Amino acid sequence: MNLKQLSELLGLSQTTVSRALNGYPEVNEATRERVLQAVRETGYRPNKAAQRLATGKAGSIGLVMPTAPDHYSDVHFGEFLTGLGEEAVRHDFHFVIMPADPDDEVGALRRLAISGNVDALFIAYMRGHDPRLAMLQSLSMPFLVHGRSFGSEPDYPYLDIDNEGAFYDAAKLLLQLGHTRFALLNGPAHLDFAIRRRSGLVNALAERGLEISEECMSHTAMTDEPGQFAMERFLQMPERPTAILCSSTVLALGAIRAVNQAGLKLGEDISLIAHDDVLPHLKPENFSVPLTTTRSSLRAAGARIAQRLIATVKQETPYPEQELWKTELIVRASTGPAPR
Amino acid sequence: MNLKQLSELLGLSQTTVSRALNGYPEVNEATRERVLQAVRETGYRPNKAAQRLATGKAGSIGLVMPTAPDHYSDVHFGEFLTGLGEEAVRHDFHFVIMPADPDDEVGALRRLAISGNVDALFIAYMRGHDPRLAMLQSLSMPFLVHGRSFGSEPDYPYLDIDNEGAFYDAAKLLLQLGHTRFALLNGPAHLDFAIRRRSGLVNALAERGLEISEECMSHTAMTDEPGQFAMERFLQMPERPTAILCSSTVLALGAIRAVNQAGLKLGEDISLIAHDDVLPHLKPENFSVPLTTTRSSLRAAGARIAQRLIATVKQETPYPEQELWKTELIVRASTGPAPR
DNA sequence: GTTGGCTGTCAAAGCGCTTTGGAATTCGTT
DNA sequence: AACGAATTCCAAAGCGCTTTGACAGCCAAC
Repeated sequence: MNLKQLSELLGLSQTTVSRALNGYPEVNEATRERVLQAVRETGYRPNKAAQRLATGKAGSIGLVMPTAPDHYSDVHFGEFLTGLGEEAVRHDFHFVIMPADPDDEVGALRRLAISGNVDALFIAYMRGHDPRLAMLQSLSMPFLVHGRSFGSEPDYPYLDIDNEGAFYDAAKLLLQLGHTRFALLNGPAHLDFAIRRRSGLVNALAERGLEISEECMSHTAMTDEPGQFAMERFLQMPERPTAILCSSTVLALGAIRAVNQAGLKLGEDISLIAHDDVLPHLKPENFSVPLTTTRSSLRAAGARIAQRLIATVKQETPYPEQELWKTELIVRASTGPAPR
Repeated sequence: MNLKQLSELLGLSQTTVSRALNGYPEVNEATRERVLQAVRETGYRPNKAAQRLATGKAGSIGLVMPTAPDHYSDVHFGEFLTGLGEEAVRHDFHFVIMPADPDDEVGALRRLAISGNVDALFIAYMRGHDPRLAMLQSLSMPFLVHGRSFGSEPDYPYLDIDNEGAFYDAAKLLLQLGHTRFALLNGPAHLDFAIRRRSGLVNALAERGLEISEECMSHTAMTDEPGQFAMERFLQMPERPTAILCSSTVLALGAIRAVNQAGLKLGEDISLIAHDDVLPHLKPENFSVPLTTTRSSLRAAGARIAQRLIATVKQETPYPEQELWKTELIVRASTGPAPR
């Protein structure tokens, strides 16, 4: 069943049917309803290839998926993708994903762009001075960045959360509770969000004239085990930290295991605040001691990015080019006054 | 630059240029060379949408990516995708990936198929009696399965490795070395490969009149930490096993940590054979005690699947519909005679 | 009663490629 | 010299959609 057949069936021209389907105003509501009804009955679906040829839009957004072990392959990325995906499906868009070795991300990105299979690009896991930005800007294809690139002028469209603010606020809370010995369980050191979170913590401490030493900051993959190991190390220090900031609830999972194994009490001996990406299988309120968190839904970010990117492709009213989401600080039981 | 312009530039018809480009025989070699030269100079690239409309082929293969935490989000899947991707790029194909909640895989698969964006589908992580098979067979779209579905008639195109044979052989080797107490570190129990590997081990033992108890078999996500935990449990058993079969080098990583921490010597107190998916960052020969492994490259499997799928779409000489790859048993230092 | 502006519809022209069905040229055979 | 077969090329017809430009029909306004 194609447009021609459908229009013959209805005794209308292809033009009218097409317009009825695409929401153009110059078609009688009664006619439109008749068309829609026929579509329902016949199960007509417009041919994507023809649409694509006629409009010049592929109806898809592209992304390069680095296949490094500690990189994309974590829960966080999956969660984010789900958000992107749900929103894309809603608009009848799809993804084209190009898996690539991490050392050839730029090349993969370029190939994806010139392949003609995508209308727009999306990139994530920004690093400081990320080389992909220059490349993207030279490409004359819409793109959107999740995160930012520390050190570059932010003259590109992005969606980011206020990582620095989040960790600054979290540190402030712990300072108010009287803590002075801090530790940080962070993500990979080269990633932008890790840099900013660290800096948020460092700044908050500096305001009180405090410092944090390198040994008290770990930069690891965002899974539970490295969290546990790092925490074990912290706990063995002569002056062990009492206040822990943690870049993910997944890291926290490991960290808390270490705390328990050391026979310490979370919220009493050790206070911990984790950043909560709102992973469905890991809710901070379900921890044996509910976790104080800074919260921002990763899935929502994915959905929003899809939304903006799709709107850009469709040339609809442009969304703000740059968005910075505040995080929520939610106090639960894992934080308490500093032990004396 | 489009075909029309290019052909005018060359003083040829569009037909001839198109044929020269697509390798048709009825064009003079000299002419073809002239065309190719012009393509190089002008940087002409055929418009994908037009090609797609004219041929009816989208030039893409689709796959559903479940975004469950312990499922696809592991290194193995990334490695496999890289293989798929490399091969696809070589043929100028691309992927369309639909992220989906694991409870809606079948629906997502159907939506992907009717979206008209893909020519063929690929599915992995087969389970016993996998519901996706029936769905795919009703779809009249080419598909290929990585693995098999235990319990269903294998009347569908697949590529699988001989999981049962691999673990049978591995167990045999350990039996010959005099081991009698076995343990298995396996992947998730519902996945086909895990079922078969287990059965390979069980069969080899049965031939010697040996049995393995449930406590000696762990089924976990394929990451290092569950490997370590399971191994720790094994080592605390009163009659602790001396021969370990392990479904992945990643699991082995954790297991060996447990062995070391218990002060035991790999290859002496404990013999271990792991299945090696040839992950580039985790080579069995680089373990402090080089690992005896059953080997089969996951990346190669990905590439082969892409190759077959693409050939099917292009209607080239059909590859064999079903392939079962043997694994290589490679003996290194992690296996030794049973301690007495 | 003519003009002008809306409404709702249509025919036809692309979009850029592949492919069919010749046609022109060359070559080997009789 | 003549003829059929290769060889090499071409014009034109799709593929199924969107979009342009035009045109009836209708009503209100002058």
